[in-house]
Amino acid sequence: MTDANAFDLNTFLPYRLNAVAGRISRAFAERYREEFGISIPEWRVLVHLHQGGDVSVRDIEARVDMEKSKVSRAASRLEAAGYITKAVNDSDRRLLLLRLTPQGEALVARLLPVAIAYQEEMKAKLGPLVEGLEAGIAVLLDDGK
Amino acid sequence: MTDANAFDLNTFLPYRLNAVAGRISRAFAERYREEFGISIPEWRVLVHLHQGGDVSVRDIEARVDMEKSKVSRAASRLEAAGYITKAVNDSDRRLLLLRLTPQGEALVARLLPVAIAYQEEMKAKLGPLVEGLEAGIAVLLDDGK
DNA sequence: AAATATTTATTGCACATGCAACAAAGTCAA
DNA sequence: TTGACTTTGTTGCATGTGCAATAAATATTT
Repeated sequence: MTDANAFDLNTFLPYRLNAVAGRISRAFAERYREEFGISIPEWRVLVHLHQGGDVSVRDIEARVDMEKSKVSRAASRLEAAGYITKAVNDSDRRLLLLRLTPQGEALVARLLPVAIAYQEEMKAKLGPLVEGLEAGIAVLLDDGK
Repeated sequence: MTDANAFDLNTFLPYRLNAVAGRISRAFAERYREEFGISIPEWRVLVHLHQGGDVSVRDIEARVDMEKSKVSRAASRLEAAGYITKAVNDSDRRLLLLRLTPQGEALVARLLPVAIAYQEEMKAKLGPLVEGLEAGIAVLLDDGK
């Protein structure tokens, strides 16, 4: 009956998951802000454009775990900064056609190595535990379904 | 040389970690908002008060991974709602003495089973993978140090 | 003791966010 | 074709957030 009294936030899985993710994200965001002046939403859009070619806001919303308004605003900032262009998709004029400019491509080329290095740091810290962590994440993200 | 081109956000560990944590947190927050009308910062303060007895803002900041302004505002909302009281600590009048009211205690008594059930759902979904996930999280949180 | 430095909690400010409302474009049905 | 419905992207609004500045209390130094 003291079960409830014994509850400890520091062993509570949702809390711990949130705490790690927050720290990793903050560190990552800080590095990106300092070195490149961009935010995480902006970085996600850039990377998605880089891998996917021409893409609409809707595509990014679906694949990158962001609300459409967040995507829209990130895209506007990137356009203002000269990293992407927005054009109308002529086959469906509701859709935007987001595209990297040469400066955008150049930026991504500089961003990616930093991201990969950051991931490597994480993996190095984890050592053989990476696999377990990734397996757990995969289940929670329902990757299979 | 196509390494950089092959970069895929969906296999990027920091991104995946952030995505899971976000989904878990959103679901958790929604449940708490609907059932009890409180936010995650508020829930953290409540739980910490429940486990720790009388506590200051600073204590919570240190142990619960929240900025002091966030703690302060959560505490003010909880006070307005009648779940906690703020008093001055007489041995050091800079410190607040946060304490659960009877209503606060009653609320926590209702909150905790829901939290524990939620965690159990997660663990059930994970099955034997829980251990790997928890081990990975522990390393990234530097629990040892 | 007096002056200076530090600690604690709150608040003002700028900014990001989610949600709902909206306009424009497209689809579908009759 | 017309009218109702859906989809897409943007924006207004209310709210939450981090950071810096602040006031009050305490600690430290001389």
